[in-house]
Amino acid sequence: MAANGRADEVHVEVEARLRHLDQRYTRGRRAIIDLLVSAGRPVSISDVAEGLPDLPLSSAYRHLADLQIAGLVRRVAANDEFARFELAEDLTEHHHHLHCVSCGTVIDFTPSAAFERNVTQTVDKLAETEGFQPHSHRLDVLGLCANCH
Amino acid sequence: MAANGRADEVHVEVEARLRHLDQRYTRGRRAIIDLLVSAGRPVSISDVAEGLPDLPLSSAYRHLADLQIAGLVRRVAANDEFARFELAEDLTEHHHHLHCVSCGTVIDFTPSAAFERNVTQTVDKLAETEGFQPHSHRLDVLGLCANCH
DNA sequence: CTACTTGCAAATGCTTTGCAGGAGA
DNA sequence: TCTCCTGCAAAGCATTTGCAAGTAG
Repeated sequence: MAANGRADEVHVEVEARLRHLDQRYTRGRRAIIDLLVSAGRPVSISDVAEGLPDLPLSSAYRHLADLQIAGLVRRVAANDEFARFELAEDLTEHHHHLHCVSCGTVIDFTPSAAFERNVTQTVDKLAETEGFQPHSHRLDVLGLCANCH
Repeated sequence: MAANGRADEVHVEVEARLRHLDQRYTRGRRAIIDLLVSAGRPVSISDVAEGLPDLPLSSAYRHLADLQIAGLVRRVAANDEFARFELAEDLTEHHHHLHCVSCGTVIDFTPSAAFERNVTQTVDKLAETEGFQPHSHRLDVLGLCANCH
């Protein structure tokens, strides 16, 4: 199954990057990464608690913080006030999010390259007129997911 | 100055909408709305505390919550974990945000109508293929503001 | 062995709420 | 004068951290 292949590649990359920071790729960290890979969308802390019931919450928070610092995980601002996390785009691909305003679920989606080009161009141009130096962008679509309508 | 004219219109609208919910447009609520109008960009709770030092924080939170329920104020998910608030788009116009990753400031910007049309079309189409019913979208640009580079 | 990790429990800090007094209409 | 609003202090709750024991290399 493709997901396993993907997970393996990710593990290799994560381990290398942690090593570079004199950090170890331990069981707990690996479990978090596995969860993020298999979820394929941003997960909340309660998703982690549910998926990894033996991992103490404090460790989950610490792992996620460490992985963020290492640039391997990204915090996603959802519409509710709960933190969500996903693999950094280096480990996946550029994508955006659909946020269900009813149940809070966040789903990944990847628009066409042409659309992305248009967004990037517009962003670069507009941002320059504001004296703003853009690094990246994110597009969130709010609405109701398939389960909620 | 245009801002005063705007503020007046906004006050009238806010008062009417609160009335409709049997709520009063009191000094504290008015102060919050004034702050949001004059800021012209999303403000954090600490911005409120700074701008309205005599307003107790609990009242600020309560006013913002009430105004949100009334559909007059919108909570903005920033990149940091601090809640920010802005006037709802009914009271302003559709726009997006530039987020400074260095100082956290959020700046409004309005892209061209053509661009918006493209975004809306793409969002509608893509979202449908996911069984997702889109209501609205937001585009955040991350980077460095003029003060931070 | 030495440095990084982890668990637990306690602490932190933003946000919310109960309640009694205050104010708008 | 009835209902909504406000302040204060206390509570809630997601998240963080100190510290001592565990473990990778």
